[in-house]
Amino acid sequence: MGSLPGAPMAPTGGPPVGGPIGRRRPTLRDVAALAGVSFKTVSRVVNGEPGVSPAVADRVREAADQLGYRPNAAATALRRSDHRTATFGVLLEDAGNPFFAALLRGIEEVARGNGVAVFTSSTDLDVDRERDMTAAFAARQVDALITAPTESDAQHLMRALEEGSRVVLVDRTIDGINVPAVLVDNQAGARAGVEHLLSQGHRRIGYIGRNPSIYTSRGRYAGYVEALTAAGIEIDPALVRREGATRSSAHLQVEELLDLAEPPTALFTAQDLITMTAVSALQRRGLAERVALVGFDDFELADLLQPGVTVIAQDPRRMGALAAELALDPEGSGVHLVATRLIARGSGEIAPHR
Amino acid sequence: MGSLPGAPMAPTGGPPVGGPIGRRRPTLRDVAALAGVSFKTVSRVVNGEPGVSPAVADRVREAADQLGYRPNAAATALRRSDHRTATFGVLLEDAGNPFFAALLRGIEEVARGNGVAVFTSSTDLDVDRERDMTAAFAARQVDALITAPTESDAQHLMRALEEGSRVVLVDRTIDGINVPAVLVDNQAGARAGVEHLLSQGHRRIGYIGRNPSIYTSRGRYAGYVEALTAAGIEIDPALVRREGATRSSAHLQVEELLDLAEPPTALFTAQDLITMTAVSALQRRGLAERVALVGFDDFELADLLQPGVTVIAQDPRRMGALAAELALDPEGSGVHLVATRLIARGSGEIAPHR
DNA sequence: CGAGACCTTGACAACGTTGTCGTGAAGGCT
DNA sequence: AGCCTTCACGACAACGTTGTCAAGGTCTCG
Repeated sequence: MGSLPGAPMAPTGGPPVGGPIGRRRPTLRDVAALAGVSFKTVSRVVNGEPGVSPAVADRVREAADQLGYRPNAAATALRRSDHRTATFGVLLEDAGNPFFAALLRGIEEVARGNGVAVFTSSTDLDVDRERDMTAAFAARQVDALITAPTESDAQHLMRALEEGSRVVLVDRTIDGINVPAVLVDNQAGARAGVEHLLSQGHRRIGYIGRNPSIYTSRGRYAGYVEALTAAGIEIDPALVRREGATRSSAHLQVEELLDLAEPPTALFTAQDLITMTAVSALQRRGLAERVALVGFDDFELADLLQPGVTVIAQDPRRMGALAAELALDPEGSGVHLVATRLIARGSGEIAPHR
Repeated sequence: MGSLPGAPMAPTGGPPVGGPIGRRRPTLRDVAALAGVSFKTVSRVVNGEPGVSPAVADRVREAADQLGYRPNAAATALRRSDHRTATFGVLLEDAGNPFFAALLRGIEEVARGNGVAVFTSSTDLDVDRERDMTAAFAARQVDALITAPTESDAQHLMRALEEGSRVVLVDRTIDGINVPAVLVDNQAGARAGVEHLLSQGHRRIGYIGRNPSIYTSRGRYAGYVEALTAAGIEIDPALVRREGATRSSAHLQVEELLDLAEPPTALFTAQDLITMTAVSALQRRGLAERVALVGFDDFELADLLQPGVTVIAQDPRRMGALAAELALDPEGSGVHLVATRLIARGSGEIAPHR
């Protein structure tokens, strides 16, 4: 990377630059002086409070426009009795993961529509980071904290609640705290996926998921167990891998399953990144058309792979929007479930091979 | 989606939820009272200012811990002479697009390391939204606004500058404003991609890009033109499509190019989503192995498609990190270029077919 | 032993806003 | 006409913090 210092950019049409650092932001008092009223009257006009004659209000608005007045958010937050800041904090595992990215967009959209600004941060499952950012958001007095919590404990969330922020859980929940949540029925979704494989005649179905400490992982594994049990198939521990946290380790798990003396004829992968990794491993072995695969989470290009990848799709954008609505509504409460749906694209419809 | 109002969440070990609104947050004065000092002394301890005896400082810290004191960010922002809020605003086209998502993560990472919280918003190229969010961030006195600006004009950014926020441009720049920027040499990158196709013997190379109003689109198209011109090939307007903004329209453009009497033997697609769409269209026609393809932007799974997709890769995470560093450094300035690199995966190495 | 320097601490204003209350004028009613 | 209400507006405190300054104590040094 090179650094081309101070490229002389044309000051094309730039306004009369008085000097970037300089002009103090106009305040209520400045507007008041220009309009010839008290600053409290300006405050009333700006906030649309009653008790100002139309003539004066017009004069004030004109003065405000002329000076380019904008309320100081910090002062407002400090003074307001309800402590509203029109700000949300969003704390997810990884804004780079498409699932969470879409979820964030859902939140953003609803927030923007309501004049709310959104703080974001990714935790990468790091508990300390989660705590730090929760604290940072709470210190900034967010109206609501929307979070996909790691297990850890609810302490920091309780604290945020005490300090006046609403808390809304999304994607994951946690014991010991009673707040609104937007979840997916992971168990039902996973069960549907595994049942889909069973219905193709598969009996040896491998499971690759993330660490059981993650809420969603537990539900999805439970769905796997439930489906097999209902079909009268005993769980073979050799076929179950629950540590596919990172890509490289997921890759390893797939390899190990395929290397078994009696390898699975189908795989159920419990998260998007794991599914992608599984596709990669299967392709490398030339088994993509022989070993069936169903993954939890839909992802971009799943339909363009050979074969297309059958998935249990969630609707993260909707989940985010719903969470934001719950965050906005002081009466919002309860657990809201967003449905999953199976999208068959080929990989899940491969018959058992030996 | 169903809404299960009070799904009986286990109140496992939940503390006596007295009600979200309750305990007032402790202030400097509360800590001072407990420690038996003046609130100014507490302020000094909290901010690590000198002039407090170790004994007193310890006592204060103890009291602060006991009460769980946390500074009120609004009051600090209001009072500080430098107006620092330890807050950035990030305004990108779409946090759901993997390129911008990665860029955001790069920003987040550096910001978090410096105790800075990050506001995010997506514009979807909507100029009004861009202006609104710039205003919203400026009103919250962000220390810096990191943005990938649409063309519109620099007015709102000038305004943000005047109000004391630093402005850093990323991915795109704009005339009429002199601020630090992190960019990519789009022209050189695109030229390298097209030259790669030329070196395979292609002479009819289609171009599908976004609207020229987008900064990156102009540079990439210029690179295409430059490469062809240097090879002594005249630009055939029939092979150039510069309106592939949305997926559906991009799909259409690809179809149209392939339907030409003399269709291109290779395609250069100027953005990740367009590339994905092109892959989809080519696959549908069974031409994925016959028509060469090079795309700008790397993306997930590009290596698992058949054939793998050859791309000009950027490093968005690094771009974000760099932008955040520029935002942090009051002396930061200049245009910083981040290199692109060609990743050959197969699709770009297909020889011309007729 | 006294003067000056330094160190620790506290009092108080100020940041820009909202909330509360007071005041004077206008208007309605008997 | 006189009284009470309503209306429009202003004065001022308060939010929780930082910046400035002054007060008092201790230490150093001649």
